[in-house]
Amino acid sequence: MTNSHRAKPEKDSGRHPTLVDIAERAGVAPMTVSRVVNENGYVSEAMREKVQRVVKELNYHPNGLARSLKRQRTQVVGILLPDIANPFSAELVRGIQEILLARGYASFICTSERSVEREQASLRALFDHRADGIIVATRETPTGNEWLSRLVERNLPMVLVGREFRHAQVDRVTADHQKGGYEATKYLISIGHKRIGFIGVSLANGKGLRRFQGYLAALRDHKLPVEEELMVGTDAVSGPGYSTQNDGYQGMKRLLSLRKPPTAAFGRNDFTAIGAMCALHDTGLAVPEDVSIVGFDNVPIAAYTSPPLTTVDQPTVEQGRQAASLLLERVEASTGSGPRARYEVNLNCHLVVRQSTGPKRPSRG
Amino acid sequence: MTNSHRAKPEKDSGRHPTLVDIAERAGVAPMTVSRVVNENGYVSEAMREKVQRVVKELNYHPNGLARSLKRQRTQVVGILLPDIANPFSAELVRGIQEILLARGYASFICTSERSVEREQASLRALFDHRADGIIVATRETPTGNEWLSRLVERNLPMVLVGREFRHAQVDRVTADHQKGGYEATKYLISIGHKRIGFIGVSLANGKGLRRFQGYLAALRDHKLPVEEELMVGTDAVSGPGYSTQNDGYQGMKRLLSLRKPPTAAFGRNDFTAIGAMCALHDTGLAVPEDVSIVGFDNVPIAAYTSPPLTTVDQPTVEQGRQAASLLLERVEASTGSGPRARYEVNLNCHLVVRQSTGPKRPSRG
DNA sequence: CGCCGACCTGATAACGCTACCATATAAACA
DNA sequence: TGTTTATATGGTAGCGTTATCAGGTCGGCG
Repeated sequence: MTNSHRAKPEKDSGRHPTLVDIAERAGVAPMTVSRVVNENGYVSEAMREKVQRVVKELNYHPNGLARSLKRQRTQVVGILLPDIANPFSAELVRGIQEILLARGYASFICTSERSVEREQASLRALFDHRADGIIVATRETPTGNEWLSRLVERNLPMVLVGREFRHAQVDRVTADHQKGGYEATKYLISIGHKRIGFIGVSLANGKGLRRFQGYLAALRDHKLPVEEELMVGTDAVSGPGYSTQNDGYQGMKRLLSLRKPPTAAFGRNDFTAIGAMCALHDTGLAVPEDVSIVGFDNVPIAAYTSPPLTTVDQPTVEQGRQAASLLLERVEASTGSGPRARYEVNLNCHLVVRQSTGPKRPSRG
Repeated sequence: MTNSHRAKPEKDSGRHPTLVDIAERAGVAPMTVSRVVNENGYVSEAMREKVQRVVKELNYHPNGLARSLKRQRTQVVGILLPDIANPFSAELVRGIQEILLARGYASFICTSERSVEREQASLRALFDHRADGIIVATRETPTGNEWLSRLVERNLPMVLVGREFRHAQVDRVTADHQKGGYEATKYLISIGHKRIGFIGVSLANGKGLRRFQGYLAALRDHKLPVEEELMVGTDAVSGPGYSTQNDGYQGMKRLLSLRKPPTAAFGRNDFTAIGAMCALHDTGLAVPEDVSIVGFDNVPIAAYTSPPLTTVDQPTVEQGRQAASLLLERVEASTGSGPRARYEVNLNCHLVVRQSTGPKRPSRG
């Protein structure tokens, strides 16, 4: 009476063994196996060993899907980044993961590639797979914000990094770009510059860029004129991620073509600044003797450009740590009490003076 | 007789609505809702509309965990990267996602941060959450390979990028670094260089680095001596991700301190090359008049260094596309026939000549 | 001796979804 | 009329876990 046309395979290798497989093989109840695997509840020493041997033998790993479905949490945190090439992203992730790993959470990274559709798709994927929370570091867009609202209403714990979005249930971590921009500009002024360009933004679309606001504030505070022709930048929001050497190159060229070019220029970020230096070299001008250049972010190569770049350092890893900590607070609070207070963390930037800045060469006027 | 102390809430906002919630509210069976949501099976127009209205109303999204558990696939592909800062990683991901998105797969990225433990943790996370397949682009390690083997034995479809690991069930995509290294070196020789350094590796530990092997082969083919003192590099495998400007800087300094320094140097990657150029500028030497420099990878900034860097371009996005396509083939074949043939894709690199290379300035000997 | 509490194990019922089978109606064909 | 086919809906049974309860044994204590 061998009624099983598909006999129990001796070694069903390839098919994932389940709790039940282990239980049968060890001659115990599934529940007991569960207790051994999760190390909770009472299990006698003998039983524990017996089960553990079988677990090893079949190389059993619990099915995370089933576990998460039952437990109603995945121990997974989603990270949404604008792109990946960015050194900023890398350091942020390093900080985030430092905390998450220590607390037993895995993290899945998604990118938006600066596309609204991709951002949506990523949020969807993270939400649908029931990430316990998400850290969002993409740049602000109206539709993006709308999506975030919906997720928050679904009680998805969320922390934002460097991005504006006011919501009672969403924490925010950022660096004080405004102050950083202010300090850098103040420094340029202090060493004698009076015409200072800004590359990578324009008066029109720069409202949201805090480092640019800092630049403007410094000009005003020091009674320098805010001249629109000194602020250059393609308005194209698209482009290849961390925008960009080419922006910097073109922008500098434009500044140099002015009737009265600036003696110093502030790049929206280090890559812009590097592009600007390249344009200067191409034109036969020296940095900093002819034009001083300042960047922002202090990416690793900034110390190795020719000349090494003066820039504003932001504590990126620390932003990651803080974001992760706040998120886990929210995640772990969400099983329990009511709404938690909203946190807003604003870390300090500081100027790193290298050799791309100096007083204007006196001559040639 | 209100026996429900926790009455059915009118608007259970915050709690995720389920299929059953929708079904009840719409007055139909859960199965029907499922059919509407997944757009399969027969559903009358009237019913479809009724259900869809409720779906919108409650803002229903299927629980991916439950769905995946039942369907036995997640529509998620894992991507394991060595680190994130790397422009290579960024472009690879771009290529991968281009394919995956079009085929309805989401992708979750994990990083190893060059740590074996983190690599394991990431693989575990992806496996436990039952990714349908993974693309692995981390560098080879013995323990890493062992882990990969185990996953392959569990029938997890896998494709490797630029990494050595022979297994009948694992495809591999790479660029021909060997040939790229060969071409670049040949070019340096063709413009008159006879002493060419290599920065970022040593004869001892360079066995696995194909671009370095290409360099060696070119030297031999052109009857140039292979001098160990010309190959410099810290053996430290650790370090901050894409290694590194500092390696390049230190390496070049070392080469310059030789009794007879090279007239050209090949950087293991563009960042190494950039570091080397920085060292030359610091020393008051000109590129390429005193020393020519070649990099590898053609990262975006390579076109904007001073001078712009001659380097070897590898088709990174295309590697991503190919890897994703091969992986999906495997994933979709795994529901069905037996083992599939193994593919190995080896794409061409090509030399990009910019201004960091040229004949040695005749003088000064 | 009876009862309590600590210890140990197992059965049962979900978690939210969908594959599969069963049923039902209506139209289409012989 | 009976049989098939396309259309339309519902019921049932899991996917692989774990929370919860229910039942054991055993020693200790009144």
